[in-house]
Amino acid sequence: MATIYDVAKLAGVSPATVSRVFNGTSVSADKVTAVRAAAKELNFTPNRAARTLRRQSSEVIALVIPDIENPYFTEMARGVEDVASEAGYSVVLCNSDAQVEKELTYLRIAMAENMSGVILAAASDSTNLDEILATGRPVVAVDRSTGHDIDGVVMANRDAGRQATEHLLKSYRRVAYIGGPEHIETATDRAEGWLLAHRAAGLEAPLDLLRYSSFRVDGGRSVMEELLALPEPPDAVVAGNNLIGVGAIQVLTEHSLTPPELGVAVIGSLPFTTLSPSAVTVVRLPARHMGVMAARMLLARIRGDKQPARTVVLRNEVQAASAVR
Amino acid sequence: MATIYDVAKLAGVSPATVSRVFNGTSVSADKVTAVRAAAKELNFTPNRAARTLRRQSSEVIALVIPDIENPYFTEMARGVEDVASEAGYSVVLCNSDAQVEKELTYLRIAMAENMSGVILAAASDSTNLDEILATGRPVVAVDRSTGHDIDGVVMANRDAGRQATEHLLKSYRRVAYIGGPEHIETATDRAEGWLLAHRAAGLEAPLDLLRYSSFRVDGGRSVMEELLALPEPPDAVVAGNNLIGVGAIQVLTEHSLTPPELGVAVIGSLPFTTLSPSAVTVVRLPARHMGVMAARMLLARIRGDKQPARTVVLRNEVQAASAVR
DNA sequence: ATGAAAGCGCTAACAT
DNA sequence: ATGTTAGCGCTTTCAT
Repeated sequence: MATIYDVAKLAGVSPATVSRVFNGTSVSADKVTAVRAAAKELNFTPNRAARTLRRQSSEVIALVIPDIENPYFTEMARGVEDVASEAGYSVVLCNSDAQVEKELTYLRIAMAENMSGVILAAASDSTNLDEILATGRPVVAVDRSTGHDIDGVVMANRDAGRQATEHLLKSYRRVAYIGGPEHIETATDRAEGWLLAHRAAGLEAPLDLLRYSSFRVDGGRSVMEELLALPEPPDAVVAGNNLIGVGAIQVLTEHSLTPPELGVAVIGSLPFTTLSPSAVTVVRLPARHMGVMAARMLLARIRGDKQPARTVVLRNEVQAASAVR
Repeated sequence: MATIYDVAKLAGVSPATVSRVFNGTSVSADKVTAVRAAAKELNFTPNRAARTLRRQSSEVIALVIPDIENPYFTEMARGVEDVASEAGYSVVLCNSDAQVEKELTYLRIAMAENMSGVILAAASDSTNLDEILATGRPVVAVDRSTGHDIDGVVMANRDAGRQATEHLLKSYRRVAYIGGPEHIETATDRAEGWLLAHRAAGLEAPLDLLRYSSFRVDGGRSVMEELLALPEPPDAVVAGNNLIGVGAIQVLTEHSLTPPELGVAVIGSLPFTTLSPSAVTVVRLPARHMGVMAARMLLARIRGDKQPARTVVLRNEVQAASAVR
């Protein structure tokens, strides 16, 4: 691989001039063309490791998410990527697998690689960011807030839970809730919405039907099985995220209770669904938009924005089932 | 961020010794402990940019895929990641969006960052790897082969197409094929399987039902609509990949032709399906395994393996629908 | 086994 | 506007 010295020699200028050409500082027109020609001939690309070492920062941002196989997060990643690459930044996708240790490893890598910043969908409420924040690198929280005073983009989780539940309460009487892990805010907030919807309707929430599991298909499956085995099973269910929804609907199909036979509302879009849209109520979450906002906030911080930390709350869009039992 | 010099000073040794401790070369036991203690106290992590610059290679591999929102590729990514991180390598996921230019950008970044190697699911048959191969960096092809003499992991695409079609021909008479773009080998190979299955059954393949589109949900949707609008529509369809399958089934559902009313076989697993497994024939593709194999081959090359290039062909597993019309 | 010192390729003072 | 030069933090010869 050619270096800046090779290019300089071929173009008959100093290495510094070559560097200037590639960094947009003032160089006379003729030298610019000479350098560009030489660079092209040698197939020169600036060595990023050297640049990063010198500048103490690289044009790379890390996006750390808990589940790369969840379409919700990949959609978010697309939003981040579009904004970042527009601004000349690359995005490194890191999969923490919902484990705090793996997450910490990736945060350390981000530091050690001098990445410019991090967008983090935290694995847990207790994620510790002291180390990375001490380096002065900006971190933006997405989807879930952290215990730290940093920028964040979340959505109206309580509302989402409430809207989903309200729709079901119009046509059903025993509405269950299957959420993610209890140590994750999005799970508990959405559950609160379920509670509030009952209260607002003047009903007592059936607390025996409030369940926490994992934000995954198998979580939805096992809890749905449990609920159906109850002496007094629910006649409808709110799924706390897209994958739980998939698992719950799978089990219902196996029991010949395909929605709307048993009512289903899902918080999050059903990825690649083959169901009729009229059968299930879906609270669409602005995943892509969330990624876009987070990337914008992070880039602003990288450019030196010093405002106090802000949290943006995005709204959801309900797509109600028309069919009922 | 602490440097090797800070640690050296605190531990009362030279910077070289600190480096040795972190690289596993011979250092006396007492100094090792002193260095480790100092490193821990200062929260030291070796600066990767510096290490990379010096070593001319980083412990990072790039995985370039055409669609990060396709669960097939994220499953593959998990396989790659598991093997790589086991060996101390990080994986950078790059989304080429099926565009050759974006792909080239990422390949250039991989070179400029001195990454150790690349695993590539090429955006097109015509992807040019001359530049990166000239740097001596190993590249392994996955899912799709390239025109270059490099290692590869693919699956038995022709067989997959053939198996899917054979199953449908047992119960249906006019079997269509919806494939991906014609310039991608996996699409044409699977279509060939469709042809062969007809021939093997002593039938003439209905060439008016052979269609190429994109490997995406909307591709499956639009072609399925076209097929249904035909004067003599098909009574069954082979979907060339998972997303095409989703799109086709969506359209069928909307037309009240839910499988097995119209027969469906999908090459690839249906992601997050809520359908009964008995309704659709699925040719399961070994996505994760493919990622695992590719990562192993790449790591071997990175470690200096000089064998001639090999291509591994993985077999598929058919999960036949039991229900028919 | 350990230390001294050079250098990976680049950028940013500083000098001209 | 352009060249000279120091140095980012690390690894790795070469001495000892």
